[in-house]
Amino acid sequence: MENKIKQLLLQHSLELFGIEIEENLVQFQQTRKEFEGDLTLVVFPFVKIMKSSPNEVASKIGDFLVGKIQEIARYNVVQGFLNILLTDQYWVDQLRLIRTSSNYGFSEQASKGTVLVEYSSPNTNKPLHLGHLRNNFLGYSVAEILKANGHNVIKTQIINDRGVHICKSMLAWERFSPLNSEGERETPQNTGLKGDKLVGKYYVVFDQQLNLEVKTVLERWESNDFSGVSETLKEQINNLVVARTNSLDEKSLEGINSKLKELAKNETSLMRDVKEMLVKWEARDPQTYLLWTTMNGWVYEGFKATYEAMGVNFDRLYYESETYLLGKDIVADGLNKGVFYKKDDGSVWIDLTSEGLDEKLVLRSDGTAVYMTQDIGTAVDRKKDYPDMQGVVYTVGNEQDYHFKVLFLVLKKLGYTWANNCFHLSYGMVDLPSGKMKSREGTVVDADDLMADVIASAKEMTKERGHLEGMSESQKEKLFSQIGMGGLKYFLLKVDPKKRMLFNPEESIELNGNTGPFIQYAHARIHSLLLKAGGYSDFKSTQLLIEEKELVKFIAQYPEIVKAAGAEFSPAIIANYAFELVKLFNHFYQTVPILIEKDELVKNLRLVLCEVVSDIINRSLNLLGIEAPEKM
RNA sequence: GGCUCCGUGGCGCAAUUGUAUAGCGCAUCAGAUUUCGGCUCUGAGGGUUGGGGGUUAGAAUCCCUCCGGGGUCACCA
Repeated sequence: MENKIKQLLLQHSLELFGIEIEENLVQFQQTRKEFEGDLTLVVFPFVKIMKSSPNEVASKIGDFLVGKIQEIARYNVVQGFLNILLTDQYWVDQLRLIRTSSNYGFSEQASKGTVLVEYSSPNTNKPLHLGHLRNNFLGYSVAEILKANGHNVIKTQIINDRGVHICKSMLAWERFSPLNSEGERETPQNTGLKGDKLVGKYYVVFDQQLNLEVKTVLERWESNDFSGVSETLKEQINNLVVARTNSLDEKSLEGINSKLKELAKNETSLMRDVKEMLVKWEARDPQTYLLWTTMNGWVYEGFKATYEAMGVNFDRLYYESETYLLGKDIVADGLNKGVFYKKDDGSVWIDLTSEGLDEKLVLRSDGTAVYMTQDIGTAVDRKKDYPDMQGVVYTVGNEQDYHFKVLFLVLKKLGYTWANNCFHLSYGMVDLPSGKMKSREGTVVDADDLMADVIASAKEMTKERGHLEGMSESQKEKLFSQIGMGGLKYFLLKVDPKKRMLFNPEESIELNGNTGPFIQYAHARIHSLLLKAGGYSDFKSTQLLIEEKELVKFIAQYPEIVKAAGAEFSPAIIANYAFELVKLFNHFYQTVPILIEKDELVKNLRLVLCEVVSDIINRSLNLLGIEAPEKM
């Protein structure tokens, strides 16, 4: 309708305004609910051209439109806003149209080109935590939203399965795991621990042992025992000690102490051994490699269970161990093209100062790859795997904003046009009411524990108030998980991703207010209503109640909402729409009788409305990765 | 310090391609419902959108500046 009016105004702009007008002068907005109307045209832009009062201009346009478009019933003018009222017949026809279109609001599948969505991307030395939940839910949801917008989506992740941090867990396990009666070290099998938890445990053990050794090294230095310490390091230490005796304020004292600690760390046997282990790994030493594959295998088993509970999945996995060497050829190529330059020591850089950024290293002086090299390589590699790839969405925390800014710029400079469609889906940290999550202070919320908690609370509440009769135990368990996870996902997704957010465990599974279960409940209730109604066929109405019309109008916006969510990579837009829809529906449901309506045709119209609303709720929740149970 | 993101009722959030009286949830208070699932609905109180200045017919939104908070500035990933 908006388009129709716009075209009409453009066609007749000469007779109306005296000159040809530009398309962007025709601006619409939603009519405020205190005024009568379904659509509002802002007339200020025309006032300037016509040099008459806003009201006159609006009336002229209003009269013109009423004459030309039969679906327009009448109009009114308030302070330069032209409120247009459409006929009830128009809205009834819209409803009919919506009901008959399959997958209403969604674009045709795979009509738009391939996009990769990367998310999760864990390290294999620690279990997943609350932050990963936000990441996974976001990535999964954005992938679903892009699919709904017609893209062919490949869900992917890059698993950080190598490096010093991985070796730390390996070394700690090898060295500190107790032996059981059979002489075996701890395994998931003989301890019953989840694999990722077991490996994470040894990562912590490593840190503890390292701190002990750091302490003894520092004590040795304090007592002037510098055996085995190089001359240059000794000088560094002495300088720091002198600076410490001279400094008065606490802050610089703290800084000096942490520097000393850093130096001591590098002098521990543990760190030396870990580095040695990494070198061995890179040389593919069979024993080290076996240890690595074994322990990573445990972690993958653990992650598999966590992903299953989360309800997310992936189409294609990339492993850092396979990609960390990639990108060197591309760097060499870029060097030839003059995109990069080489410093005297052989390291390769890119100069981004003209873009307002810094110089950035892309290859070490010893020729080894850095993070950036790998990411360039992986991106190009993916294009090889998916030749029709148009872009990549990277779901990564906002601490890496700068990295991705540089990465996209480098790819562009290298001449990859798809780099223009790359997007860093950057999200803020999840805070707890108790403050920041810190692994050292044990305030990290484990993903498995949290999901279990939330499901347990859902169980409590549903048992009290739910409709569980006739359900088997496994059906009940499934329902509790749908409600608990629905609450958790909705809570994490309803907020604008780039904002830092506060996680409130109790509120997330609340059944009232702006929550997932509130929306699920509305869906379940409609389902039971439709069951009770039995069949229904044709509907008709010449006059809509205000509650009915409001609902149809809101439903009519759905395609726009799906598009906007896709364009902005924002599940929050879907979440907020679903909540508004449910509130509007609840109001309708409360005030308008449905099953007891005597006029069959009117009753059927209301039932169709219910059906369409339930379908939209269901598919909106699915876009968020949330299931909509039929009973709860 | 440079760059960057954020700042909206007590709390948590929406509106940020400018537009009418800044919306919503929680909490608080007052009400409705013999009827389709009371996990419902209606209403009230609560705001100079961090401060100041500017652009505009019109600013939470754009520009400048200051204040507060986060992130980042490694031959780590």
